[in-house]
Amino acid sequence: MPVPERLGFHLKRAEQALNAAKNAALRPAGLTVPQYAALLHLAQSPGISAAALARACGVTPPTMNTVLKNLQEQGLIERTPHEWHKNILETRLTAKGAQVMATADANAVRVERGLAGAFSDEERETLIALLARCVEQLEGARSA
Amino acid sequence: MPVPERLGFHLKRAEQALNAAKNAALRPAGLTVPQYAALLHLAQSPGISAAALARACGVTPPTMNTVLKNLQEQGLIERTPHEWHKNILETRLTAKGAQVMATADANAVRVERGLAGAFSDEERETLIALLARCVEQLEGARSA
DNA sequence: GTACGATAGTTAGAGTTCTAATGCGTGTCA
DNA sequence: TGACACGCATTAGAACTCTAACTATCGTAC
Repeated sequence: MPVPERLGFHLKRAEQALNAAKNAALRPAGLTVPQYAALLHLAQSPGISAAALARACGVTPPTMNTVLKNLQEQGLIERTPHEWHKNILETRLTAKGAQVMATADANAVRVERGLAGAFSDEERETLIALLARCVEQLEGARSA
Repeated sequence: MPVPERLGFHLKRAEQALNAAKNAALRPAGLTVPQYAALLHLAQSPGISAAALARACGVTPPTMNTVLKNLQEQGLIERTPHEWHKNILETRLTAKGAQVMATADANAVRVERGLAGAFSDEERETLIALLARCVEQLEGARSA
């Protein structure tokens, strides 16, 4: 099967280009793409557990653990024990984390807007629908 | 900007699902996705240099170096000095490598066919065109 | 009241990926 | 012929990612 006929090839290329662009946009803020993703979900759901955050970001718990460890070393987040459920660590942005997040988000949104600007509303919806179909098929085949 | 409106989110999800599916398909052969990608291009261009292989796979030379090192340790490839250009190492599949590649490719193609089967010819072309537009926009903005 | 299942968190190990920097070899150009 | 630019290969360091395995805690079911 020739490479250019493989949908996976094109999907991978697009995701790599996106990653490269986001990485460049986030570098000034000192964040990596996964770090930014974690902070983004964290800003919208303060106090979320690491496992829930991992699910939201689509990674495994050990992966999120590494990301959070790096963020904590930079002083961007803090993790405190849950009030009564002692096995849960509540994760929250620090003031510094919220500030870094704000500037990083501005740059990330700029990339997203630039990308979105390359399509009409209809094309954008089509692309999202087709990508959703990819996910559906791939995850369906996984369990079958 | 809400997460579900971000094209990047959907792109990432689709690529993750693809990667998970391919990884599961390649596990029986003992290969990772990048290793398979390298072997695939290597099978089509025997004797290619590591740098050229890196470009074909869309990764940096040090990354390809790591992948090749692992493949070499498994005895799937061999690297010999170039005939007259002494700073180039020609990379080739070993017999064992070609055999592993054959079985792995069968599984990988099965995933690709399954994914392709979720779309009509027209949809497939639309998806590829839209993804190409993503790459174009993202790489264009990068240099601007 | 105890045992079990589900969930959260973590550690260990292997692999991929990047940037930055270095050394080597070839070819070109003055 | 000598200097410089270019490309290949490699090393070092940091970060992300996975699977596998383990521990701890809570809630429930017997």
